[in-house]
Amino acid sequence: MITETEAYKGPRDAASHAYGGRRTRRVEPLYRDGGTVYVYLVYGMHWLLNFSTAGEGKPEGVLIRAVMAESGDIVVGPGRVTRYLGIDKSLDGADATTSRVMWLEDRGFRTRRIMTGPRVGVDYAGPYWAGRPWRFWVDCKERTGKPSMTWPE
DNA sequence: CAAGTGATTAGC
DNA sequence: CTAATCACTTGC
Repeated sequence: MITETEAYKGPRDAASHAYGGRRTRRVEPLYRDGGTVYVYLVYGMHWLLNFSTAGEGKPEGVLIRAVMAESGDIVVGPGRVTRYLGIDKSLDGADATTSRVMWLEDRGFRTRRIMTGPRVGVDYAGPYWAGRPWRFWVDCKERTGKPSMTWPE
């Protein structure tokens, strides 16, 4: 279960790889229709998982920053998430709406509230964009008991 | 083609 | 606080 995300909101967003309409080979998946997987390498060692969220030609997306593991433990940090899920460049550009390898499911979880705060590691974007509260997470400690998750075969 | 940099993490 | 580490981008 995805427990923390960050939103990257189009060409005007100075923290986005697509800032200024930048459309290089790397960010191309972000420009594709909603549900396209965008995986890229940061700091020479971490793959980061994103999904495009807007229409064809609109570079908006969501970075997956934390997930709940099968064990119920929370895997915190985008680099740790991909390591845990075994995600790398090979998934870049995949269509999560049709792929048999990568997809999203609504498991019907409900949460009391969604916390928000500034995005991480985007100071280079300047105070305004770095200050947008576009990081979202659920406080899993509020959960009552373990989630009853069953995993697809 | 060379050089700078980063949507992070681990370790001191 | 800083090293690790390299794809991607930009500049010459």
